[in-house]
Amino acid sequence: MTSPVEMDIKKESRNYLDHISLDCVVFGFHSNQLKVLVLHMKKTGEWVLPGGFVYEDESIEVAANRVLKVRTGLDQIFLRQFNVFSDPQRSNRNPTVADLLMSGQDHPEASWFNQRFISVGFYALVEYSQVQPQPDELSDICEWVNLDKIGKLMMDHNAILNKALETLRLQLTFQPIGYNLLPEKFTMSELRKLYETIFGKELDRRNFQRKMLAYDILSRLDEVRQGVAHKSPGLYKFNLESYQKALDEGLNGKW
Amino acid sequence: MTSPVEMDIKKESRNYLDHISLDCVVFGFHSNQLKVLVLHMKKTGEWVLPGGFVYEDESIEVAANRVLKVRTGLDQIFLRQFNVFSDPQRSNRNPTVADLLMSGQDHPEASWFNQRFISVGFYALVEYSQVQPQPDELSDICEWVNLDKIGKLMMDHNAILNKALETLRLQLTFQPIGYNLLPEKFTMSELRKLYETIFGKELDRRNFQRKMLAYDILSRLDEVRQGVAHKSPGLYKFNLESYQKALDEGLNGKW
DNA sequence: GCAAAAGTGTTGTAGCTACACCCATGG
DNA sequence: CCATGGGTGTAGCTACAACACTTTTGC
Repeated sequence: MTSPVEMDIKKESRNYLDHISLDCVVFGFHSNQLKVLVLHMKKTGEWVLPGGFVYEDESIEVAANRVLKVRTGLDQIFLRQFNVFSDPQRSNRNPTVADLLMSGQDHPEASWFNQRFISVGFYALVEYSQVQPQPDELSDICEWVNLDKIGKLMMDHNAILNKALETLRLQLTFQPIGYNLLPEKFTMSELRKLYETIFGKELDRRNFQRKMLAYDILSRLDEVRQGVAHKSPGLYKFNLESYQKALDEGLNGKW
Repeated sequence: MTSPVEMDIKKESRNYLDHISLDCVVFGFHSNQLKVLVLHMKKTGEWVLPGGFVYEDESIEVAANRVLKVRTGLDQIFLRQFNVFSDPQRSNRNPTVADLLMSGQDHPEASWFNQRFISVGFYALVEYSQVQPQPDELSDICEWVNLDKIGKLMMDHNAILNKALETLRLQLTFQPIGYNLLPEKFTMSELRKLYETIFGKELDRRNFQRKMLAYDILSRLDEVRQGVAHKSPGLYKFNLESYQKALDEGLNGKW
């Protein structure tokens, strides 16, 4: 399940839709590591993906953006829905959702959380350094965790994470990725390390550079990274126009 | 929205979940045409995609399979969810859903249909000749319509159809398609015509054959199609084992 | 025999892999 | 001056598009 942004549902003038939640796999990249944003629940000590519910007057995309704005401080995040998780048993475990979230079963909202939720999975790509992780009322920690250090998550959140990662890898083979994960200016090595991390394997330094440049989505700047050991690498930025075009039309596979 | 399989919701021992529906874009292939299964509503004369609702104790995939079993007579259909449609205004039009579905506003279930629905879009690939289209209580026609003959559909169903088609085309570039759309035995021309129809452009007859055979998902049979003009074409069938492998691992784009 | 479709062969090219090689920089 | 990473060049291979050519069948 999800960590609601506001707990006082009934006091809000806007109501949440029953049965529908969303969960976000927020990817960031730092020191050559792919990281995921997770929350640590106060009461049970379980780790969960950031998530939330949908107001009666908003689309699920707007809801996901709203949730992530609170959790990261960022607006207009790169967000893609990738799967709906609807196993009837997914929110039906011991301890129950309400047990985990509420301070006691006598809490008036406990039964609301005990309903069955169908969750729409989103993945988000964000620039690590721009994010200010914010826990909510139910959690004491909101932080980046290395992908390979993620342990057992609440409910089916491990399955959600795995499916997001699978989708991200698939996207990477026919769409550009990087604009949302890297700072504005970056070296070719940094971009390559990102690709290597997502794919989980090494790529040839020289061929990667040529292939990437051939896509024609990068602009080489008249700057180099200073203060680094060895030869100063050139800096690049994405050419937003052709980057967007590549997103829309795909990179290879033309038939 | 959707055409419910049963109308007497409250009389059922199983209840539908509020706010959640599903819509299916069912693709078939016949006489070199891509076709879509649509229903014609008795009361308003509008055309709609087959759809339904989710029981409290089933996953959305099971619900979609159940709906299509009633509509086509087929079970275990190739079914993929591709997008969630959640615009708050999508079920909020004139005439309203309840107007269209119920015989009058005084009908006891009218208000249930008037709630906001978030719809999970599925696309299905089926073998045309195996399908027995079945209308429901609210529709007088359930039939195949050529993709290029589809007119205005109810609500946002045209958008759902377009997104399904877009997804299908994308899938086609890196996954095999055909097993679910063609009869067991088929000629290379028939398979090529299917690809040409989905892509909406002609493909080189000779290169297509080589490329397809190189994928190693076809078995050439010791049979030819008889009674056809000109040279008898050889028949093929899919090699299910490698076909499934290609589905899982993808065909090209390796990095 | 001839038109039309099936089936196989060939050639040029683009893109990729796998390297070798040189360059720039910090220690 | 040397270790390390940055940048460019190139040979060989593979995949594929764009064809020519041959084979088979119905009329």
